[in-house]
Amino acid sequence: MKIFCGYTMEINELNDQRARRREELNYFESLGINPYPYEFRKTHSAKEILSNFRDENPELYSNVSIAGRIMTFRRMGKATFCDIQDESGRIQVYFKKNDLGDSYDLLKYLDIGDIIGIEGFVFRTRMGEITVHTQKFIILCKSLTPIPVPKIEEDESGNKIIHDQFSDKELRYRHRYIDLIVNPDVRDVFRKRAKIISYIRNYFDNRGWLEVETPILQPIYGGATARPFITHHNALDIDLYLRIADELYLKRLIVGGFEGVYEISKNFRNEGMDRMHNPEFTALEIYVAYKDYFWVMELVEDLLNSLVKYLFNNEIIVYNNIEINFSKPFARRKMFDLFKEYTGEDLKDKTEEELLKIGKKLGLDFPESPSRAKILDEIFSEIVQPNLIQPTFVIDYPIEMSPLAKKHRSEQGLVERFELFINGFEVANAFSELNDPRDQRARFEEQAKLRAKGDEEAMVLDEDFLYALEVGMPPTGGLGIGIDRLVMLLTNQNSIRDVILFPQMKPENL
RNA sequence: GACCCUGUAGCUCAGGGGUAGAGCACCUGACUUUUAAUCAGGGGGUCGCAGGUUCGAUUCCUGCCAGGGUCACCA
Repeated sequence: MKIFCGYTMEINELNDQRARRREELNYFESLGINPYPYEFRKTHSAKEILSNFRDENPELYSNVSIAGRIMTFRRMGKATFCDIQDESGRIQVYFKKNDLGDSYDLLKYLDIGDIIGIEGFVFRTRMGEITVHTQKFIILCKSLTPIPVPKIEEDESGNKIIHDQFSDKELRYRHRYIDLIVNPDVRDVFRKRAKIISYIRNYFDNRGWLEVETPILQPIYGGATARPFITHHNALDIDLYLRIADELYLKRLIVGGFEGVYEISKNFRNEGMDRMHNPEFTALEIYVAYKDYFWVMELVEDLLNSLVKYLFNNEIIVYNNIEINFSKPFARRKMFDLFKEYTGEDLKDKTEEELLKIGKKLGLDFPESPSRAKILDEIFSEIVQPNLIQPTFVIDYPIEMSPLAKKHRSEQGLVERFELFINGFEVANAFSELNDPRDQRARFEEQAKLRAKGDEEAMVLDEDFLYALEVGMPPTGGLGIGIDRLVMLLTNQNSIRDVILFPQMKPENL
């Protein structure tokens, strides 16, 4: 038993800071103070005050109200400083016993992490810091559990040194809200992510293309080669798949007469997780009628070039200490030319057997009886891809690797497809879309053979999609962009988990 | 799925077969312009979990769980 500011309470030896905060909360309630009130009228953000306050006319800031989370305390007896953090940043707040009277004593029962509202006037301290002098304050939310408290020091040149940074990745991902509170850089990444997505959306809308929503729950999954998540619809008593791509539905809309449709949405793939893969990820797909892949290349070039200029005021960005230049035009390289350059071999007319031999000579491992597509893919991603640092369109893929792309207009055995590589990873994938229903059926049948051979990722034949193609789809250019990877690139992040707010984690208690 | 590394206080970390350590955070006291505030004192731990070896395990061994990384798989 202990006397606590005239209010008697039990403090159990076994309890920790959380118990103490609950007692503080009870104390507030015993005084008739609601620690969880309903609203607060803010007049300014921290940033507005810090960037607009002028010493010449402080009267413009003689009556401000701000609100935010208490991040630091510097208590000095009858005066207290603390830093309040709102969405815009941090600002110092000053409390003085003379001005606040009895309510000053309530400060004792506030903690780092509590959210408070402040009314007062702005001034500059002796040390030169713009500060809100509190005339009235109100608790807006009592925080019942302590959060990490990194200390931020500024050296002479204004660089921030962070002590005791909240850095445990597991805790940061599991409790992203804490990560967001205490690591300002994390907030910036997700602000930038939102900017990127809204820029792309505006770019498309301004060209008159229609944003649509297609099914996430699909009876037949298609549009990519990947293993799906399976779920069950009880009323229909059928299995449904979470989509692995939007492609086949968006093409149906081109058949329906829309001439430009796009979707920015989550796809789901039931595969491994690593720094480049999360089971749910955000993809952009767009299809525009009467266009081919050359046109799409120019679209991608212009979209990314203008996006980078919008974000950085520059065409050159730095990722992982490497300069990446987004000025137009991007390099365009035929896939088999790249093979020749990096393997010294012309792989174009080689048989499966010859390719396998070359691949093994290059030191690569292959699964049991790989298809021609798999071998080429392996050689490409291991030998060629890591070299593609500057934005590079790789064009004209072998037909076996691309069952939804249209046959090349002049080259036997190839399709009109490109992928854009930046910093060694794929950012975009596009085709002149296959719209000949006879050819599409033949390609699906090829996929079915692979599936029969045990390739779980081979595509499934979609009769309704073929029916749509029979109705007739105009020539169409299509494009997919992995938004998460693009965001990684543009925010200089190394792991997809750092650009997804709540990345997939194993449950803690298994 | 394989291998490597990690798991100790709310956070960041040190330690090491014999009563568990630091800084910050927290509590008490001093301090009315401080800013990594300062000064004095104090509390706080299932050392990831389970088993084994041992007189004794947080430390050594085995298994498991979680995370990070590399690879495999994969756009």
